[in-house]
Amino acid sequence: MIKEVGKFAGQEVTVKGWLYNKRSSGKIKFLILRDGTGYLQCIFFKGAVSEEIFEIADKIGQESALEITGKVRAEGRAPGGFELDATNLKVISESHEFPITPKDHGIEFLMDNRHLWLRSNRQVAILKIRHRITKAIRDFFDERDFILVDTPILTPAACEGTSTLFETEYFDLGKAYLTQSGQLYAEANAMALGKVYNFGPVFRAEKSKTRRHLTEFWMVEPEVAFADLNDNMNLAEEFLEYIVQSVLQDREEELKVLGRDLTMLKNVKRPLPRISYDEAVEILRKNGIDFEWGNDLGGTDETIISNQFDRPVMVHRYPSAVKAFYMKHDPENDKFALAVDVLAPEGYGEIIGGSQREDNFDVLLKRIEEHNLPREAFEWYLDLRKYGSVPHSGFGLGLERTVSWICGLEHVRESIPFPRMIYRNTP
RNA sequence: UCCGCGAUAGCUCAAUGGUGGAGCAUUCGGCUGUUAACCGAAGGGUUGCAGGUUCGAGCCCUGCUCGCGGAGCCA
Repeated sequence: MIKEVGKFAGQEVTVKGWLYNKRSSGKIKFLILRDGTGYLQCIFFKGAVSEEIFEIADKIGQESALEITGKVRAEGRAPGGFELDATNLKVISESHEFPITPKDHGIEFLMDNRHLWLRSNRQVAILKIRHRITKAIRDFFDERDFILVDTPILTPAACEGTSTLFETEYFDLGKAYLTQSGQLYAEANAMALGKVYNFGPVFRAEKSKTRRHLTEFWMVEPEVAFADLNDNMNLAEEFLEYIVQSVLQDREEELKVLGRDLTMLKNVKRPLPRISYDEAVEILRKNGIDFEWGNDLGGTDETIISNQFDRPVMVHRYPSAVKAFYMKHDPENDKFALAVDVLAPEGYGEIIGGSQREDNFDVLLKRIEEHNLPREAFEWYLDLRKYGSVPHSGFGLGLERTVSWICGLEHVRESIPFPRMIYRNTP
């Protein structure tokens, strides 16, 4: 692997990879090889290699698959600090006229060639950070005795009854829908296991066309029995700190490739500021926004609020009218739901949405009726309130928005290898 | 769904209503330390599609298609 090449200084090694870029100056050629772990400049001097190999090194195109043998040498001028004095070159397979050149390209072209664009150093850096975030998510919950539960992707009815879902035929049973959240099923699992999380793809058929939306994205949803809203917020802030600090520790080089300013990320330490919806409305009005009490916060509202803080901010106790049916109302004021959203700094918006769930059978049944949801579809969910109901809470974190925020991306489409968007489902 | 902007060489972009160009990529030549290398040369075009105005349309008008940015909805 190229990232380990420094351990072999002075020795002859053979490296396999793809030709990232090539420069030449008469009798000397510089071939930059990449293998996914790093980049290695390989030097071909005329005379040091055979005429035949020198000729091949001259002809091969960008992204040709190569096997290069040579001696590792520390070299300050080379990116990475080491380079290879090549003695041999084997072409595994040739590549000609690779579409993505080192020069500028437009977004349409890059998205059409997403399968090839992934090879660029920027995309490689993003994918590595995405992986580190995924690993941090799993480590965090695993270390705290949460059990990973996998919830169904095909569901018989809308989970929350709010968003538009993708629909499909399900044999003789009628319509089925792609899940928008595993939460309801996670609640059932939490009643079995205490502390659980699910982590998988979810689907939204809304015709959202913004830099923050995908139709298919990944969400992690912890659910905890015997936990109230406050416990939920404690968990959320510890979770975010863990994720961000893990990435800072292990992926600083990749963040540098992306040109990410790290100051805001370094601030992500407990405690995170907590404000109520009422306080959020006050902030908006102080900033000259004519905000009507009772509305949900829009994208620009979220940016204004998050700009008041140097780290993510938790907004809790939203008007129950704008939130989902399963959220417990505040016993001190029925107008509010015991909900919490976490807004990322720098305008990245809502990355976490959570709540304490309604645990009373009669109240939940009333909510289902008020929202005109079919009771039959929720009988099993109501059962959870019938057989040993307990206060419980959880939240969902959108992976792509988190990746975008940590990486400082302009658009979520770069945060996942093959984004699915309203006007694009290829490649 | 609504508002705004755009579509010219493989890619990124120029071109006053009057003979469509440049850089990169490709091919050929030059250069023994390049950093998106550089220098010289060559090939490369139904200007998104359909119609209209005009002596003449890449440019003006209408419709369509596709894309981009934003709003709403949401994570």
